[in-house]
Amino acid sequence: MPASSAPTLESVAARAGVSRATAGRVLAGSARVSPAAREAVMQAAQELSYVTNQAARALVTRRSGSVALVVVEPVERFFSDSYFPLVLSGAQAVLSEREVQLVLVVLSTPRERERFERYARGGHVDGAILVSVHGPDPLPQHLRDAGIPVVLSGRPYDLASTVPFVSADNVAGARAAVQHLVDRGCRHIGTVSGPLDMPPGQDRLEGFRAQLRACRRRVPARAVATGDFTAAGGRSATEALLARYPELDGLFVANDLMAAGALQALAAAGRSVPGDVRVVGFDDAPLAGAAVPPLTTVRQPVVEMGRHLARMLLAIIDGAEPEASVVVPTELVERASA
Amino acid sequence: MPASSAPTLESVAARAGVSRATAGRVLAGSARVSPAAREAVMQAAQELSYVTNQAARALVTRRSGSVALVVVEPVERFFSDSYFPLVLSGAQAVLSEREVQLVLVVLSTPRERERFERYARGGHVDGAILVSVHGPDPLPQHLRDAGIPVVLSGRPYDLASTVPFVSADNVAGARAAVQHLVDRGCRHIGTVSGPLDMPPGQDRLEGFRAQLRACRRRVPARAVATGDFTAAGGRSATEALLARYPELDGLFVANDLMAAGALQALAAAGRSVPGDVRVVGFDDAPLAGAAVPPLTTVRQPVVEMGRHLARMLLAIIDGAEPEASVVVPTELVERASA
DNA sequence: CTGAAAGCGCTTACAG
DNA sequence: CTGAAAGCGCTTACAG
Repeated sequence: MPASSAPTLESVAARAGVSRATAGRVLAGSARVSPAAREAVMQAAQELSYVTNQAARALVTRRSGSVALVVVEPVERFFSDSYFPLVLSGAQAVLSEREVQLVLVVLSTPRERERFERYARGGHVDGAILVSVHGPDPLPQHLRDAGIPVVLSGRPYDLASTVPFVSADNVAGARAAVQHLVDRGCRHIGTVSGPLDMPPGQDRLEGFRAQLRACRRRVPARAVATGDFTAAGGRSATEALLARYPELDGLFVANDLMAAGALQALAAAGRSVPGDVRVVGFDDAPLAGAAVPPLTTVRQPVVEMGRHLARMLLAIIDGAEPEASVVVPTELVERASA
Repeated sequence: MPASSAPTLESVAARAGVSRATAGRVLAGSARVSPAAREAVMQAAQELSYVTNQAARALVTRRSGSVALVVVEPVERFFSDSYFPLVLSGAQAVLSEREVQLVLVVLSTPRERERFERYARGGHVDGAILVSVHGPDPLPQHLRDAGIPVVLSGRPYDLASTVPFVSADNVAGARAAVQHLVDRGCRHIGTVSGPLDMPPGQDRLEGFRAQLRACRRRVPARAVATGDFTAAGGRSATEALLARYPELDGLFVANDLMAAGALQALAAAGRSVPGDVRVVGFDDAPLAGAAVPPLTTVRQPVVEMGRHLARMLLAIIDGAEPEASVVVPTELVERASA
């Protein structure tokens, strides 16, 4: 809402003694302008503190100059999981270089989803980065059908999806975590998995199984407890695991938040970490370093993933449709817990 | 970026057999329209999946329909502090009810600040909620001078500022924390304060001192260590405190992130919590419940504060200029650490 | 290199 | 209650 007295291109042109068209060309950085005209316009714009009216520009260019980062989650998850702000900061870095504004949208209710679809179709954003889409969600396809460029954070649940995505190598990360426990001499390795309707939950569990198999270890059914990526869920899953698999001496927890809960459960059960049970988390969230003991975990380069997502989206917006998905490597971060 | 074939008000009007003006009135919910016309327009809009072009609307109404939540922080702080997402979710709740879109903006560099000022002056947002402004920052005043409605999260550093704000009662919260330690029998109470260039840091320290004074306790200089609101800072401040004030048996830490660091330092020093040292944090951040032991802390109703901020901003945008600032009460949450 | 002019899609007095 | 028309501020062929 510029003050009603906000300078227009017209007033800049008048002050510079040129036409509106010429003033517009200068401000758009067009080459076909004489140095004298350029000079005059720049100075006039400066003197008037001119900024271009975005609505007017958008009306003719059909570009809003902003893209949405859409988080499909209850707000509680949004703020308890460090993943989101990290993706955001990576995307933000790339977008702000291109003078594209990032709009964060949290979609918790069906009503909010509808509103967002309208918002996007109304031309408010030029594209969307979708984060944390659960199960077989139609949102990505809806947006695409409306002609809105979309990229996904994390591989899509629907394997037939053609929406480009950026994902960490969750399988390899889980394998590295398990191998670390094996290398440390753990004989009875269990896991607290993530929700099995989410690709990261699925993939990390698959990596867990695959690596134990590669080590010629059996995976008893009772060695696997399902969690929900929250601290409370990690705690209760770990309690269940300890009850039915008391010989447990190595634990892979599918994210750090659940691992924090696991540490509580182990402390409550009188098991020392890493003395009695070694624990490896996943994410390298901020709380990993702050935990007691500090968590050994699998780092996924979330900020970098955010950068990738932004670059992919900008490319698609610029018309380079067939952008390839990318899977980025993870890295084991050793701390005290394993 | 609607597909170029996106339906316009014109096409809806044609299909409904009325003028563009009438179609516009129906869609704007105006009362002065015949039921028959209303019916026809609604149906046409439905059939064409019409959504209004925001740029066109904004150009004439001079309203963008969105407001910014501006976080003035390095991105690291943004994602390590749970305060921001909580404010955001509260604000989001209010705004989405009013069909106003929230745009999150993180300002880490001078360049980004400039860009944002241009963005706001360009009419992209109708107002701004400013969070975590440090020291004597001119940004709020700049925006105001440009005619952009602004509200502040947290009381302004500059006491002469007239920008309306919403703040927790940090002084009272700190006093309650100290009183709790006193009630639990602590004799030697220290504190890890926040940065003293930030109002919450200042106010919580003031509350600490005030309450001990009210209890007729002396506050030796060595009982106060200054932190920076990070876990690492909390840890090293606590180490320093233990070194110079070994009789410490009660500790008030000015936020939960630092309290997590304090727990690490105490564990490393072989001090049990709450056996040897009782610890009270501030914020009731998600990690408070996940800590070992779970943290007793002072809850500030951040989500509610976010709601307040959004309501105040909307009121100002709607022309109700002289909106009063509000200070909301805090609440002690007892867990295991004290 | 430059200007006159059309047009983006909406809202809103102004008549009737 | 309804329509014709002006106008929001910009961009962009089209001439020159």
